[in-house]
Amino acid sequence: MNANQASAANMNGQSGEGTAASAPSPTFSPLYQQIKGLITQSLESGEWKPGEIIPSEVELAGRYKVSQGTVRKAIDELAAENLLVRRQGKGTFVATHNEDRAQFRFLRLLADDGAEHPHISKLLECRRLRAPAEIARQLDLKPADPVVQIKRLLQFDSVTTVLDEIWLPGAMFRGLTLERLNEYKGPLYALFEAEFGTRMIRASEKIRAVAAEPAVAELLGVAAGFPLLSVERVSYTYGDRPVEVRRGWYVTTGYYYQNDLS
Amino acid sequence: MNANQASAANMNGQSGEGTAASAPSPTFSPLYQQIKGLITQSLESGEWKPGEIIPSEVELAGRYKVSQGTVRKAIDELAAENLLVRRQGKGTFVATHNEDRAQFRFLRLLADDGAEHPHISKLLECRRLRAPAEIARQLDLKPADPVVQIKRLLQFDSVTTVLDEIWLPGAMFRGLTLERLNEYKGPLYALFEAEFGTRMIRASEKIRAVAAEPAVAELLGVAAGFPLLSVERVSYTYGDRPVEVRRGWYVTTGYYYQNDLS
DNA sequence: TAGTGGTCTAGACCACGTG
DNA sequence: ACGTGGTCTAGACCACTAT
Repeated sequence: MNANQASAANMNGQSGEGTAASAPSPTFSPLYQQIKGLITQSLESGEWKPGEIIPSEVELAGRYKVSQGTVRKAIDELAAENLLVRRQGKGTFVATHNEDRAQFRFLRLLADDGAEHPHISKLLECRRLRAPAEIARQLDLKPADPVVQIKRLLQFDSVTTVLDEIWLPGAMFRGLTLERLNEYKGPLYALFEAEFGTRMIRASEKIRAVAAEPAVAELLGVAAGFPLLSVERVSYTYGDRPVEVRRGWYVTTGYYYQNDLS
Repeated sequence: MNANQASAANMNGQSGEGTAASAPSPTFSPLYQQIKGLITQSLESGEWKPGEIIPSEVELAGRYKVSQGTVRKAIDELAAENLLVRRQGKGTFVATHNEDRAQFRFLRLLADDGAEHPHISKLLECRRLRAPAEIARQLDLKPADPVVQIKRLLQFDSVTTVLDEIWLPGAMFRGLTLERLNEYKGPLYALFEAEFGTRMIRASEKIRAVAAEPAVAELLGVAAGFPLLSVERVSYTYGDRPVEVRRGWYVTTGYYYQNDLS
């Protein structure tokens, strides 16, 4: 579907032989960046859905009227950004939150021995309300716009370890109910991606150590005042649009937050 | 210096026309990976020192007897790993811990308003002792091998915010004294790099929330039991050899640890 | 003007996965 | 055997920096 969105290419004069002309464009954008943009559009529009294969490099090169090498460089960057996944001999696929390591990418909690333990989610509530000022600001909404609030606990080895408080734009997540959440097995982000077409691309976290407030302490089964890791995350989708605010409290006895500086 | 370390290249048969022969090598390593290895060797051996310019791509291509494109791909990866820095029109340079953003790369503490504030270091002590078992294990030393231990405080806006306890291999850091540390202005890693030829390439951190122990609390000017961010870092140099263990306690009131998941 | 990194192309061959 | 991504080459031209 969608016959011809091709060839917004070759806007800067350099084609191998001599297309000549075209001013040295004061705002220079490499061809492969333009191709990258076109591919991103197709991802965002849903032309290629998560888990699906995208056209081969030669096919895309034909569609965009550029060389394979140029398409290649565009895909290289998108793969580095975790939007695409290359598989030699098979093809290039749209990334998914269902992949093995995608889980750990957004929840970097490891046991003291360094092992990555599985966890289960206990949903506490899911309700719709008007966005508090701070949440509205972070989600780039107007104050009092509708939002969905989810509360849940995560248990590692049957030990309650994480309390999450999640806010989502109400308009983008219609029909999201506690039942719906309970039915679904697997990562939240996989559900968001599959059911609401919203894919988290990147996230930014602010991490602090805080004393557990009574309400939080009780849910986590620790004493009030117990030191907790406070993780405030804002997640972004295509176009760097914020679509989730998540406030987490982690009990870091027996588990730690793993971070690699590279 | 060092005339001919060239052309460990072309071990796999693919040269454009027809060099023929050479078995489909069961252990296949791309040419550009081999070049990357050779460049890394030159960095490690000190042939090109931090801050210096390395030979141009065409020059390296000539030295290694490969095409410029192959050298280019090798350098691309090294630049992505922060070992090299490319500057269009000027050349490619060996990365340094003195660059503007290099600081934030290893100390991601921001003020509540998101601003990156400067800090000053107050050195408490620097002594040599035998490695405790745990430190020896992490530094890949034998138990009771000599190590250097440094303690220091970091103040942000005149507020004591961080206590660091640093362990280094004694053999690698001879002549490192409190005086030496006090003389030096700037990041520790810059000193290590300039004075001891040890460059930190990457680091891995384990982050927890802990209650301040009395001794730590006093140094940081908080009450005992106050929630602190515990950051246990192991830093690695070339060849993924561990060369520093750093245990930090951060007061996260007014400041937070910034982390980006991408 | 000359040199460096950055982009783009076209074509060849290799390694991997599937028929 | 075929198609896909992965590597390598050679050559052209562009953008930036210095002289």
